[in-house]
Amino acid sequence: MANRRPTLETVAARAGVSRATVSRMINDQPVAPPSRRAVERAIAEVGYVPNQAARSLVTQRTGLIALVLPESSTRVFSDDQFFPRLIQGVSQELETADEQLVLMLAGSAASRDRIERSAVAGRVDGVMLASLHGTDPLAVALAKSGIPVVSNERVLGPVEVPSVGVDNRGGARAAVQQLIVSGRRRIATITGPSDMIAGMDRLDGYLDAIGDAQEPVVAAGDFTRTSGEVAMERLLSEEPGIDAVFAASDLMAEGALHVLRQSGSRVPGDMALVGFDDITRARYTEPPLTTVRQPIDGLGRHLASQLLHLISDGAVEPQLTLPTELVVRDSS
Amino acid sequence: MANRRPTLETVAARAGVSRATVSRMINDQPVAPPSRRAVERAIAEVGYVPNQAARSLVTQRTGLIALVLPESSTRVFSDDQFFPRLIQGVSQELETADEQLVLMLAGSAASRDRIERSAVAGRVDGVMLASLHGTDPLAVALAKSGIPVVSNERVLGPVEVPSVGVDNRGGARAAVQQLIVSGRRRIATITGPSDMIAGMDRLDGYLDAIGDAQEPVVAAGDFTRTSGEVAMERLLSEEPGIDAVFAASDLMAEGALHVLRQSGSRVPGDMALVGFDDITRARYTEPPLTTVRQPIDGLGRHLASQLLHLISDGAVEPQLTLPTELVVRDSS
DNA sequence: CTGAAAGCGCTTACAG
DNA sequence: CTGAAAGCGCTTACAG
Repeated sequence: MANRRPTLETVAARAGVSRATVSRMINDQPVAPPSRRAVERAIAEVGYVPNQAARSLVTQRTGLIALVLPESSTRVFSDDQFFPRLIQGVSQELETADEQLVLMLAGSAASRDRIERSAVAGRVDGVMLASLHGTDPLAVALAKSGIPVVSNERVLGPVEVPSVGVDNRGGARAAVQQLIVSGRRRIATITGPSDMIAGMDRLDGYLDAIGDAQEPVVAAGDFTRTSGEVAMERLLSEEPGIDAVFAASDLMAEGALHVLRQSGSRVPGDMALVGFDDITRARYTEPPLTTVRQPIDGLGRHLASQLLHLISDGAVEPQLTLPTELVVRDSS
Repeated sequence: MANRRPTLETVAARAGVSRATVSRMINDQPVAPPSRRAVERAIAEVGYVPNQAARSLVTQRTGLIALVLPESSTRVFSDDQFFPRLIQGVSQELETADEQLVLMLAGSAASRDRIERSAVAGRVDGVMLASLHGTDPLAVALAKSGIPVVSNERVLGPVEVPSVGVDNRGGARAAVQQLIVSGRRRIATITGPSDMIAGMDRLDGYLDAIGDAQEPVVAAGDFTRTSGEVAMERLLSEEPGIDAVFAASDLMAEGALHVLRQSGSRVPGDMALVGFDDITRARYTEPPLTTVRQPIDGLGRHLASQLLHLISDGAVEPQLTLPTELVVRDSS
């Protein structure tokens, strides 16, 4: 067929109108019905699709949104499905806005550099940051560059970045309270990474709930299954008095459960166990795991919608917190 | 600072050279040392980053590669980590080529339409297809449009699409042969979806291995854990004579294991069990699962590199098959 | 509602 | 090695 893709010019000539008229049609601006019909027909006949680069050049919009993930993050490629679910939510929202998703993994220093350049080069209309650790220099640099940025957690550092998070603290508090109400006397926690908001807030929720009732018993983890195993082993040997554990992720709870089974502890008889996330497998463990459900796809959707608002209006909630929900199963 | 981003013009003026010279520098073409120094300095001083849209408009290259995933695919958002690992591999390869990844989920008819238009509109330089089912019209349409396309599985339909796959058949064959060698007499299989290459090939591998030694015993599954449970229940009630099961995915093997435990069957004593994938959890099941490892990140890397070749050279292997490897643990 | 024209920010023969 | 100039394919005031 045609050797090169048809342009606006092709369509205009064929329809007997100017390029401006065709352009207006494509952009849903008013066009007289007769011209409209002629143009529609010409478009269909030649199979015209507007060239995005040319459009972007004049509109300064690319129709592209970046999702930046620190590849090193334990969560990104872990078993908890955080990453795919987040993407699912984000995609759903971007779909309605006809924006497309560019995935950028910020693993190495080189890739972080590349991401920063891309963003500054106007390659994308905005950036979503997810699961950052500590005070991330990339987050700071992007925020300072003036490109619209949102984050799934409060950004630590000398910048103001709108964030959409889940109620980590409230969820953790509810989990531990349920343990207290059901009669547990000495409750330990296995924490997430101390440099992540999710890790910090879930620990704070634990501390909120136990209050002065007991001394806090804290074992450090990093959200992974292995870290849950190690922490549980430590708790068993160093804190023989505990009768309940709140693990800040389901993966860690799974690891803890494994260790408990090995050691002959009965769950929930000898030891109650609560996780956080409500991953698919939580209902399949033995016994099924009590946990705190967080709306990851909702997080993705809100993250995207906040960013889209920021891009078009410029106005947006500085901080949005989505509710979490305690799901009681058999492990507590 | 500056109100608008600096352009080539800005840099050229500041360095006292023409725009062409600056452009050549950016594109690594020869430039006399004195000019070079002046330009480098000007770039640094104004913080110049080339505008990608303008570049794309003239070069007809976007630096963007699409990864298209049918959202409905059981594998995309399943627990087997296929999706994140594939992306990891793809990203790694694209990184070296300085291309960026656009993720397109082909869930609805609308999104498929959008994907096709995007590709045709030259929004991306090429497309990777993953985990398609049956004869996918989108795959066919993309291939026909002339845009470079590769797929992670052989594409069924009236088009020629270069593919990069794993040796599903050989892996399945090896798994079943090991069962035979270890003395199992009546081996069943739980299959993947019959409209996916991975499902079809693993079944063929099973059939290869049992040959005429026994009647095939086949229970249909769709790679998910639940389908593995259902299939195992059916096998237990309808095929009491079996002493081994080859499940075409680890998730299905996990489901089967669960059912076996419930029913009091001992693994591997009463029933040997082999999976496929070697997901992280395979080594944590009770007993640890014998399985066939497939190199998912390698798949991603090769998929990307094949596409990059196709885009630049136009030449590429029509079909690449990566080896799989039997990992013997305790379940068989 | 419509068209002529300028301009978005680059790259690339072409001539020197 | 370098510059002047054309051109990539759109959108958008501007004037009518």
